[in-house]
Amino acid sequence: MSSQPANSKGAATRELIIDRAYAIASREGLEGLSIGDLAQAVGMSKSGVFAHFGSREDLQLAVLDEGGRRFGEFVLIPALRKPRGLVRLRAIIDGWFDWVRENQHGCLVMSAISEYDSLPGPLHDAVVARVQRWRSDTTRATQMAIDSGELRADTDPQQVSFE
Amino acid sequence: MSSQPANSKGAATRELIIDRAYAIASREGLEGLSIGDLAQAVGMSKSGVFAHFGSREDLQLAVLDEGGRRFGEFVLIPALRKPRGLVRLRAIIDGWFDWVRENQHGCLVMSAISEYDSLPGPLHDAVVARVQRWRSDTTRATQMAIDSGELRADTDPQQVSFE
DNA sequence: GAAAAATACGAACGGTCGTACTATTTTACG
DNA sequence: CGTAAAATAGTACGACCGTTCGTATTTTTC
Repeated sequence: MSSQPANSKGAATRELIIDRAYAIASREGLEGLSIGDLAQAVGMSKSGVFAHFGSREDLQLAVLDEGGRRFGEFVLIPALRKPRGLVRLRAIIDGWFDWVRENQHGCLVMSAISEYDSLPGPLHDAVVARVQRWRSDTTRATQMAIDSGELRADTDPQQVSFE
Repeated sequence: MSSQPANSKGAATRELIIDRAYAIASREGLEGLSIGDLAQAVGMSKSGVFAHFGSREDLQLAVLDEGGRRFGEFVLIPALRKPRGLVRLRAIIDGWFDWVRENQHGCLVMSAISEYDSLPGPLHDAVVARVQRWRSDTTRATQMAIDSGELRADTDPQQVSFE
């Protein structure tokens, strides 16, 4: 209950780095995230930060992942604790609104959508995958609400994209 | 009928530069437009291109202007030849759709909107001004259609932003 | 045609960027 | 403890960026 499991320092500072990186990327966008600035923000050397990821692209992917993780933690997890059906769907929608209100600098993932919309590469793919997962989640929740008879046979994607 | 009015060469190459710059910025965005690439595209030296604008920012502003000019020439001017009222409003809307269909790489001005949305500076201001002008034009056209009784008292901004 | 002005070039500057390589320090573990 | 491994620092490189400057060349004007 005391000794950390073999590796502690590395993972810890990596989390710290990603945390600061997330803050920067939320303001400047993933493309505006530079290793030099990030290193200064965490109080490390450029190379020290760099060593944790191996490339800027991997860093960006990690930050994007963190963005998706936080979003899921903030919106999805709470909603999954609600009973399935319209209640849960509403929780998702409300959580979504709260989320975009919370981060007045804009949602990192949403910014990434337009950033990599017409820019092929691993980042683009990762963003698309994340959006699709989010879309399938909301679709499933909506389907549940329809199955339970709480919703007419409305088309789901329209609802989601509308909001 | 032969001698150009005092200055010919300068203005001509400047137009050529802006033309190429517009093509590049339509693909890469105004922020992705670099003087080096542009110089190579027109077959000039970096400094030669630079001299025409004095700064990268002025170049970007000039390209943005060109984008607005082409848009107006393509959409607005033809519509103004139609009789005022619903016919003209329709011409504007159709022209708008044709415009975004024509440039499959995306409208430069629209891209600029998101590029400089949260990035203060002269570019941001110029983009906002251009959007407002476009908005007032459509508002005026809509008002004419209302005045002539061809349209109910619908609210204009909603229509525009919806499309 | 000569003088003047506009235009274009080429090299260089200072800066930032991502990345590679090598040392040094810090951690973990027997 | 001591020692191997992991983590971090330091330094340097090459590429690109916008910009400046001195100079050569072309165009305009008289």
